[in-house]
Amino acid sequence: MLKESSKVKKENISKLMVSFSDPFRLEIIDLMMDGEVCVCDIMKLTKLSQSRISYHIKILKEAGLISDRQEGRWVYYSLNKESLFLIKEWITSLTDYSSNKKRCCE
Amino acid sequence: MLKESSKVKKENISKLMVSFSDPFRLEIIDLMMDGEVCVCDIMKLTKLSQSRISYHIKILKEAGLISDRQEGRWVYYSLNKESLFLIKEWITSLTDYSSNKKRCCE
DNA sequence: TTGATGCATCAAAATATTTTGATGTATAAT
DNA sequence: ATTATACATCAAAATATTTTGATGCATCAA
Repeated sequence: MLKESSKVKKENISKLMVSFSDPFRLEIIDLMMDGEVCVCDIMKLTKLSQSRISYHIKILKEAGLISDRQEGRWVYYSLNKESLFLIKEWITSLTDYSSNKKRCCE
Repeated sequence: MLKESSKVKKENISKLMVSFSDPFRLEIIDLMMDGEVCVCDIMKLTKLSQSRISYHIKILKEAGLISDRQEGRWVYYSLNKESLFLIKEWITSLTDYSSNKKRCCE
């Protein structure tokens, strides 16, 4: 039960980490620090092509890192704070380890 | 000056994120939660081949996520807490944005 | 000094991700 | 109705990452 839920969490983390692993996605994420942006904003600010941006947006969305909101012809994207907290929690759990040195291979 | 140092930081973050982006590396990282491990430990615990593990270890090391310590024939690897804090800081900076909605494309 | 162990490194093959350019769909303006 | 805008999606090509199996290099034990 507990193990099951932690497995789900791990897969979430994995997808989130992959979504962070491209420099252009990091750029896009950075743009979202100040609030919502649409694809056309990103185009102007990064000089990436439209389909290329859509591709990266899709990865971010499927990882659960960003949310979208349509308004007429525009789609506004913004960071999903819950996901960011999830990652922070996971990283915190890594730093919490007890640094007791173990003997190797026994 | 400030901009320069934040650029360096961004590249660090980028490499760290890439190092997190593989499921087998996440597994290896997880094993290091409880302290130091050597390649032979990882081999036993994950059933990955030796060279495969060495490859992933190299990525983690070059990203600055792990440190190594040789002792005789064994090399012990452990998580680098500083890097973990760096990531946490960066993610925190993302969640700190003011969610004021902007008009698009103007 | 010979042989075994623990790990790194390498080149080739396998696989995955990213980019590009074209096309599609919905909304909105004329 | 027609046209333009904002964005998504697709297949093919380009590129990057990962895996494999072989080989190399220390360290250690016999």
